[in-house]
Amino acid sequence: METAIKDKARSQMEQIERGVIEILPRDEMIKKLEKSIREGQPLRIKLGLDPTAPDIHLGHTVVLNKLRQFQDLGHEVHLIIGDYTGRIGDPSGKSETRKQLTEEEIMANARTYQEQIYKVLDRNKTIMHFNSDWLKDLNLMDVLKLAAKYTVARMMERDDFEKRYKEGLPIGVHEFMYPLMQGYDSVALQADVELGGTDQKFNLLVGRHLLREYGYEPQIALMMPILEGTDGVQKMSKSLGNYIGVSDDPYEMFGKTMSISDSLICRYYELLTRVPMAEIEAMRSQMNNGALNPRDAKIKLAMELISTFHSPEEATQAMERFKLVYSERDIPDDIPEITVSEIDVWLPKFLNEKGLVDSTSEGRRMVKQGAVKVNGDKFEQEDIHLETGMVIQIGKRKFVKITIG
RNA sequence: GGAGGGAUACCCAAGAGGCUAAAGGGGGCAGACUGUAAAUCUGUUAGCGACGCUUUCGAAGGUUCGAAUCCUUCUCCCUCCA
Repeated sequence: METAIKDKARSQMEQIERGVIEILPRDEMIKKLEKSIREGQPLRIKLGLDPTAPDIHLGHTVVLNKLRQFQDLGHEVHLIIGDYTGRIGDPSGKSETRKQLTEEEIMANARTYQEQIYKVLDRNKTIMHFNSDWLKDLNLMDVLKLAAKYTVARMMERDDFEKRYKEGLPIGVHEFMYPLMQGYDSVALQADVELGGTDQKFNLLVGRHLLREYGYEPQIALMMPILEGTDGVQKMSKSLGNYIGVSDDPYEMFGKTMSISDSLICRYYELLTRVPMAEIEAMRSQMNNGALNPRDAKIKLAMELISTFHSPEEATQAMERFKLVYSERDIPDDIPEITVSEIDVWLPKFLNEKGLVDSTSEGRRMVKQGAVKVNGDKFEQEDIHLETGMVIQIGKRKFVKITIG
């Protein structure tokens, strides 16, 4: 009996450890799993969401995938929308103080969040909370008691606080409260495990500390890596423009996936798909010895992702279109059409007016650099005589079909 | 409360009266190449029907033939002292 439990726990642990950076402390995690199996009680897995970014991208889904795995193993997922804490803004990894959000912004973001999250999570096995539910009722005395459970010196251990302090960047006193409030969420939920990116390590451990302080069993901190963006260097983020959004249309998603660095392929498989590790390792060695073209591994990856966030049918369509445009260098058949009344136009201005370039200066640059093609042939003059059915291509990706009307 | 330091384009970062639409790096875009929007190399990266004009170095004024650079006021940030 007891060995069966241990085996089961070990097998769960093996799956849980896929892609994780660190589980603190690891043996306590195993004990919790064993206890959960023995008593038939699911573990309470917590994830806090900061409702600042309305659009989530694949970087966010690394953690969501891990949650999904917990769900598949029969555990209970608790999502906390940080509507209250969102008004402070998590200082983690930030070089400057975040702006505080209004209540309306937060609620709107939270709604968008939920729609996107269930593309990964099982809606029926997910419990949603708003942390204002318990935080708004705390009075000043409660807050002071909470604050007394941690020291300034320990707060300053956190590397981003320390860095900001050293570099002379501002730290608001209220920002010290963020980890405490997040930790208090764990107390309110009596979480068994809290997930987060590596940038959350400090916050997760504060939660662990607070649970103990309030007389509960401390939570386990499970850290997932921060996903690199399509450039392969910097972390995926919307502001850096190196992201793949879960709401990107299938073709966009396909293209962006094809543009990731080769070195990232296996990592994306590991963190973003449910493809078994053994299969991923096989692909890795095949790519190393040249048996597998990295391009094909990327195509499969793109298909996996689009199937998850859209549908398998749309994945196939996107792939076919991509092959047509890039591999066969053909012109796609679903080009946006524009109707024009003037026939002889100055191309830079025309492209600008149709929103294909940002300025006439850029339009001239494109022409000069040989980026403009008309019906598949390079076009290097600035004046153009338009005709119905004419296809103008700017760069690799932008196409437009002309109709005179 | 006092004394110093800082703010430059998408980001980082040089420049300290004209040669500066502003070095360099990153990122973006484009071209060549191919295995793809990968890697590499090269070019380009304020606007304007354009070898000229207009706007741009935290904001507003001023000095000067000429200001990112000098002066005044203001805003924001930091450091040290109390």
